[in-house]
Parts: sequence; structure tokens; C-alpha cells
Amino acid sequence: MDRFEERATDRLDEEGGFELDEFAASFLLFRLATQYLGHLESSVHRPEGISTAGFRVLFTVWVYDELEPRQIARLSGVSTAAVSGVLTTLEGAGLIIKEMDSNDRRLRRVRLTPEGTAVLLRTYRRQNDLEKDFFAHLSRTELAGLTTQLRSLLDSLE
Amino acid sequence: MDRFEERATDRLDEEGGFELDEFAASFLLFRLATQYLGHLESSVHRPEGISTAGFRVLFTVWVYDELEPRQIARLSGVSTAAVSGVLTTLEGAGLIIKEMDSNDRRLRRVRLTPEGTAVLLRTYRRQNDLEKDFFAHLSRTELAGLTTQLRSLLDSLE
DNA sequence: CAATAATCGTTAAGGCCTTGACGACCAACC
DNA sequence: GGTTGGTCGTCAAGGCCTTAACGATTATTG
Repeated sequence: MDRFEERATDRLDEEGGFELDEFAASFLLFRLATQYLGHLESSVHRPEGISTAGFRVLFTVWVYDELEPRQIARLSGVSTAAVSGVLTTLEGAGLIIKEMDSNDRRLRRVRLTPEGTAVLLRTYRRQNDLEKDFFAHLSRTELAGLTTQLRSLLDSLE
Repeated sequence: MDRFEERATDRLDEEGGFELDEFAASFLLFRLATQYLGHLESSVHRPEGISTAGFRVLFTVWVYDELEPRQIARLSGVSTAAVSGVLTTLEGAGLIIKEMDSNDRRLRRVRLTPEGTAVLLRTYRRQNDLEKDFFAHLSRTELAGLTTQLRSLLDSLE
């Protein structure tokens, strides 16, 4: 526990009425997420010329070959308005294309260009290398346990 | 494992050369963080009239009573430029004050106003309630184990 | 001591996120 | 078959984040 966490715990304890164990877990999750995402963005995504948001969209579309903006939003957990903006950026960079649906003209179908696929694979190779380092000090068993717990927390949010 | 995760794993497996266990853990951490932070912002922070970034700054300053912007940035894991912007917003809302340091005129000292303190405590009460729900299905032992693992991952990032 | 170097906070530019409002479009009902 | 009500994607406003460049101020050093 570093000085900040320690001091925060003391302050909350003085104040009274707080659950300190839950504070610790939430605080650490919050902090780990911030640090991890920042690290990923500055050392993997930006060097490949895309943002973390752009990577998330590219990856999601790559997995399904073709998706509608609404589905990208649902799968990646952001609003459709956010996806709309990111798609504009990715389209400008030539990494994706948006096609019209001939049956329902409200719909768009998003797919990766060959360059988009290349960028995605190159970027995820790097990210996966970083992931290996990040979890390197955990045994296979510990890693599986962590995965199970994360999945369980995620389920309880829905 | 939901359909998206399953399909992503299959695609990566076809492609070859990826560590799938690390993918799963990273993918879930990424997703949990997005969902959890989004949930916190929309059901706790915004209803109290502040942003997640504002909450983070208020909390950090509250723990230390008084801090310089640079220290807030380091403790909360964002750039000093980001802190500068958030402080402007919080100051406009009357939740913090920035004082000059008389010895070194480059420095600012940030403190909470009485209203800032009230907002912070009210907001964290709500957040702590949500944290209790969020971790409710874990036993004390499991929660402690999770905390230990999060702390360990965080250490390996520094 | 003056000139140079380092440090602090802010601003600028480019992107992203949220909610709310909106046009375009489809479906369903009277 | 028109009107009425949903649905899809986009835009607008307000905030936040990053890096880079800047003024202001303090520290160092020849």
C-alpha cells in the first residue's frame, strides 16, 4: 500500500461509516485501469498512429468482419455518437469503409480496408507482447483465477 | 465467456502467434474498467453535479488537505495540463480555491471550500454504497485476494 | 552578477465521450 | 395510402486527456 492509499484509508476511517475493504478494491481497480490504459495508448496505440478508441473499433470490426455502427457501440461499450466520431477519423485515415445498406437506407455497414487490417494486426501484436509482460509475474493458475474473477465482476454489472 | 470474447479468441487463434490467456485477462480488464467507470460516472458523479475527473481531484486534495497541481497530477495519474483544466472547472463551481505561494510565485496551493468538502463526502458516500453492491458477491477472502492481485499488477507497471 | 538552464502552471490543437436534439427513413396502424 | 411513432446515424455543446509550446519565475553557473 503506498502513502496515498494509506492516507486515504486513514481519512475515511476517521470520517466513519465507510467500507474500507471495498474502497481499497475499487480504488486499485480505478487506478490500475487508468495506468494500464494510459500505458497502452502511449506505448502501443499512438506509435502505430491510432488512438485507443480507434483500436477498440478496429478490433471489434475485425472480429466480426462487418458490423453496423450501433453494434460496434454495444460491443465496445460506448455511445453511438462516440462511434460515429471515431469512424469518421478512421475513415479519413483510410482504415475502414462505410457502405450503405441497400435494403434499409438508415443503416451503414463498416468493414476494414486491407490497410486497416494490417494496422490492426501489427498493433495487436505489440499489445499482446505488452500483455505478456504485464501478466508475466503471475502463474497460469493465478492468471486463470484473475480472469474468472474479472468475468464474474463484469457479469454483475449487467 | 460471451459471444464477442469467444469469437475474438477464435479469430486470434486462427491468425496464430498470440497468447490467448493474456488476451482474455487484458480484454476483461479493459472492458470492466470501461463499464465500471461509465457506471460510476452516470449513476454517482453526474447526479452530484461533478465529473469523474472532478471527483478524482476533489478526493485527492481532500486526503491531503492541501496540494500543488503538480502533486495532484502525479497522485491521480494524469498530466498537469489535464489537472489545470479540471481545477478551472472546479473553481468556477466554487468547490476549490487556488492560493498563491508567497515564497515561490510559480506555485499554487489548492484546497477544498466547505462546499467542496460537502460535495466530496456526499458523493463518496454514494460511491461507497455502489462499491459495496459491486463486490457483494465476493467473500471477504476473495475480496482480499483480488485487492492483493490488483496491487501487484499496479506495482509491476512502475 | 548576468546569462543560461530548469521548473511550474497554462494555453493551443487534435481527439474522444456523454447527453440531447435532429433529420432521414422505415413500419404500422387507421 | 397517408399520418404517426420508432429507429438509425450524426451533429452540437460541454468537459476531459494528451503532447507540445509558452510565459513567468527561480536556480545555477561562469
